[in-house]
Amino acid sequence: MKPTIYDVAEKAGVSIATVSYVMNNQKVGKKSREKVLKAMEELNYKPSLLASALTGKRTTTIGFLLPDLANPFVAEMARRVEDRAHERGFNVVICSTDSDKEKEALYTSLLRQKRVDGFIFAGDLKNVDVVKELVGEQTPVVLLAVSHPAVSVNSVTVDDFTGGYQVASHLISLGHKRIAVIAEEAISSRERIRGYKHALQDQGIEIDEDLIVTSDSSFEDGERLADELLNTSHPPTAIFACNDILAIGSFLAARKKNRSIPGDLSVAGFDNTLLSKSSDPPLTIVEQPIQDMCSQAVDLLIEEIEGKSTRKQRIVLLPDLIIRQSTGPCRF
Amino acid sequence: MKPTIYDVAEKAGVSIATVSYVMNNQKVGKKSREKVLKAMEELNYKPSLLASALTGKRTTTIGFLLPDLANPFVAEMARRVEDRAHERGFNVVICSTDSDKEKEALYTSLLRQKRVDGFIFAGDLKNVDVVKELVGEQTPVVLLAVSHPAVSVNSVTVDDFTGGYQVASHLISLGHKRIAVIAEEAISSRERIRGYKHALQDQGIEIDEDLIVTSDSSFEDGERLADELLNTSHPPTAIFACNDILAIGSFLAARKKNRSIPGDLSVAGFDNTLLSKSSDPPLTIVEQPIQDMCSQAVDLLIEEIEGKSTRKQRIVLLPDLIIRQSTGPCRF
DNA sequence: CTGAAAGCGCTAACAC
DNA sequence: GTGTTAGCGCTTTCAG
Repeated sequence: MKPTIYDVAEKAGVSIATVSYVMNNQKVGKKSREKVLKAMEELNYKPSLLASALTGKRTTTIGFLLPDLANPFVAEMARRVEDRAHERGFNVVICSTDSDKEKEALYTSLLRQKRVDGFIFAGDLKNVDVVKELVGEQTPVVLLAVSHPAVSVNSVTVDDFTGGYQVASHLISLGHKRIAVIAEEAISSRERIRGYKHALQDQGIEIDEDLIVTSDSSFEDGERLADELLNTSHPPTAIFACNDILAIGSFLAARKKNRSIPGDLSVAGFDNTLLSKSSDPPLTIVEQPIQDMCSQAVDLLIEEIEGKSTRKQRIVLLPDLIIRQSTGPCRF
Repeated sequence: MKPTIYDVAEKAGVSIATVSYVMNNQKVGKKSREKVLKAMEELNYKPSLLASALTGKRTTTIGFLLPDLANPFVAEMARRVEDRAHERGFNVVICSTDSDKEKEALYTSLLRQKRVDGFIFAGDLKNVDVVKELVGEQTPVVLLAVSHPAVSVNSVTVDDFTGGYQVASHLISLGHKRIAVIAEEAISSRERIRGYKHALQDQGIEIDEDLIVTSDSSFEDGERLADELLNTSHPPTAIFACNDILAIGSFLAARKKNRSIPGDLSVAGFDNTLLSKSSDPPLTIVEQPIQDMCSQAVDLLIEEIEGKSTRKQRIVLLPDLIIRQSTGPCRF
């Protein structure tokens, strides 16, 4: 069997309390401390974090619920969250919810039974009640890259409205008037669309609701929707895709139709993942400061876990429009 | 405070043992069972998995160590592993090691203290001793998309040798003789290179070691190495990239030099991630059956955790060469 | 069938 | 300073 605190105590000729004290850096006589350290060393003793957590200490584990780890943008967030969490001594258990209410509830419940110290919900949130319940029971929660007016929790987001506004303005400045939007079924997209509409209005361009479509955020669906848009009698000259995957989907549709980008069609995306850097031409996008967002989210959560946090806050970072080669002057 | 088993017992007018029995589906009188169930319901009781694990039950958590979650191929594996694990009632804690010996050791140690039920190591393994130690202490382990002759553990891999052989043969059949390889610093790449060499030899083509280079597996490095290869006096007419990222890096290099693909340069990759489907032209690649590999890995691990497994096994799946448009006849 | 009681490994008063 | 001891919440003999 693995050595326990009793084994160490016995070997060191002290009581288990003393062993516990040295582990937790409490006042202990120099002699005793050394004996204990030596015994731990010799036995290759590793304290059980389970037992320790049972007595009221933290589990130093946080639950991270996200829509889909296979999505590159989400995966990158996960990596950043993980990094920051590790830096601060926490582990992360990741659960992909597929933006499904039941899964959100199920995984949250399970992780609570495992006594995770807190939760981060990223990218989307279908089941607000889950978060409300968590908050009601004083469980630390932070929302990342998504926020919700109905709950009072810490959140870190990018200003989606501004992002949408920036993209639309950029496209308008290039002379585009018929600008389509391929959105995802998520809260963030709604804000981006709002920004987009606002920009059009500011420039006195009429909004055509037929140009705004919603997808399930896959290459295939992006391609299909872009194709449909291009097949209409009065097709758009530019597409604003609400994430990189949908943008690339649009690329595929354009390619099949032999439309050149940005010659025949301008395409802009959102996120700035690997996909946007590797595409041909490179994608004009709104960049989300992933690293920054994730670090802040983790820090916020840990402050709350450690009870140091004062008041709830909503951190909104400003996105950057990065103009690359997928957008160009309107030729029509 | 959260309700405990005592609260339920009291409310139901039975002993905690009885409550425990109904939770574990043991024989309990119908009357008692109903009372207990009712009390649990009313209190919204959720048993602490911590306490339960402390008494010897599983934590139903597995540790998943991988090189880098931000890599699309790795992220997809993570998603598949997570899915399968959830299906089987397990949670997954993910740790990116950056293929670093220290991190591998550190995270493993930490997770053991948290009493995870088993480990999956994916994609790479720098610190074999870590695995050896785990095995020595009867901790269930499986290697995924990587294997190591020095340890006797369950593993699920794709036949890298065959994959390399397939790519090289395909390229040779198109008339290519100078075929470069951009490898990663990982065990799997070595096998792929072996397969590549074997194919060349079988066709009587001389091996030029200068055409085989190693990268750190980023776009930038792939681009840089491809660029260097193309700048030599006797450049390759085809590149075999050991993963999709490096293949796309090669695309970028070719694009900068205005070399068309596959006209001036054929490029083939490995993995079959989103990147290979979205590139222009779509990438010829060796497909790893990710889903299958991951399910089997999780199943193997859980069998071992549940003590049902018989003997250690090494599962080797055969890869498929998928010919798309990035490879074509040699014109030189 | 069900209850009493002894742990699981560690923490934290409370005494000495 | 250091030891004793009572839990943390649950499982599991062992009686009855």
